[in-house]
Amino acid sequence: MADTAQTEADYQRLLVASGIRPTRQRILVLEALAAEPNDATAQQIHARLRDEGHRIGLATVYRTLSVLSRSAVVDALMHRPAEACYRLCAADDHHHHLVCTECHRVVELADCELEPWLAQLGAEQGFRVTAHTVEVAGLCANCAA
Amino acid sequence: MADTAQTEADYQRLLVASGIRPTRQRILVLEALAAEPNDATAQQIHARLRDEGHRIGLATVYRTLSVLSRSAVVDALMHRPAEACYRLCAADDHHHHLVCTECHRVVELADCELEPWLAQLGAEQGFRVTAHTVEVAGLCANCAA
DNA sequence: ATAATTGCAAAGCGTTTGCACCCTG
DNA sequence: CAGGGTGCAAACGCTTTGCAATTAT
Repeated sequence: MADTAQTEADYQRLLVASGIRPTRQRILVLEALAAEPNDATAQQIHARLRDEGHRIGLATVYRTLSVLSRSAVVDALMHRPAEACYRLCAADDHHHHLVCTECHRVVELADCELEPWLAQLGAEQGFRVTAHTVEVAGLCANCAA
Repeated sequence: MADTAQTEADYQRLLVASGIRPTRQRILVLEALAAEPNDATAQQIHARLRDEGHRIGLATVYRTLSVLSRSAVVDALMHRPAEACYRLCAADDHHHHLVCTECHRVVELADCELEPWLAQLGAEQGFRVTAHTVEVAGLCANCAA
């Protein structure tokens, strides 16, 4: 909400800072993602950009999201089976998401404190824990009504 | 490991107890799942059964796994994108899994203690939390070598 | 200039579905 | 006998890829 509107130049800097070539299409995808209050699928982003009159291919959107998520510029949520959702998160550090099962509203949860616990749990099993995902689903205030 | 070998009759009882019709094919799927030390995809189960000489359709395996997971007879893991893995778990209560990224070995983690924490976290955001998934990935002792 | 990026269409992959047949209860 | 279960093949939806044209540094 306190998200100040970013300019095209801001996104360009963001990409460069992440070691990604700042092309017109990638910036378009970032802008579309920023315009999305919650998360969005590749197809939704593509449709949105097309509707706005931009000429961009679906494959480019997929490739861009792939690059962006590999560089952790965007988060990939997997609360839906067989479909990846992407989100340009406000928080920079590791965190998780709370998703409404009705309206798909997404809330970013404060930074994750599970790491030490999971590391120890893993160690007990002889594992070196390298990653974890947490997805919390529920009903938001609006939808509970 | 302490898993005593179940007989066909045991699986039949398990299905009936879960309100599922105990057909030959469903029992086959359960047996295949039990023979799998870790988790398995629908296609892997189908291949295994076919290799063992059973006549069973891929669609039946999918339908069966869908029914079984809806009734919580088997757990569906989603640590892999765009592909569901199933597992006949030893533990009956709610728990999570630790998966080796190399060999896909699966360890069931002791019962989950996150519920109260997540419920409160959700409440702070006006959410009524209804579900959560946790997937922990790491390197098992064998693969770390 | 050189190497990466893009669009389009086609292929790929896991999963679901329509339908006729078969079996269970 | 009635209703669900099953096999097969076709359909589906999301994602990836081959390739020629375009664009970025």
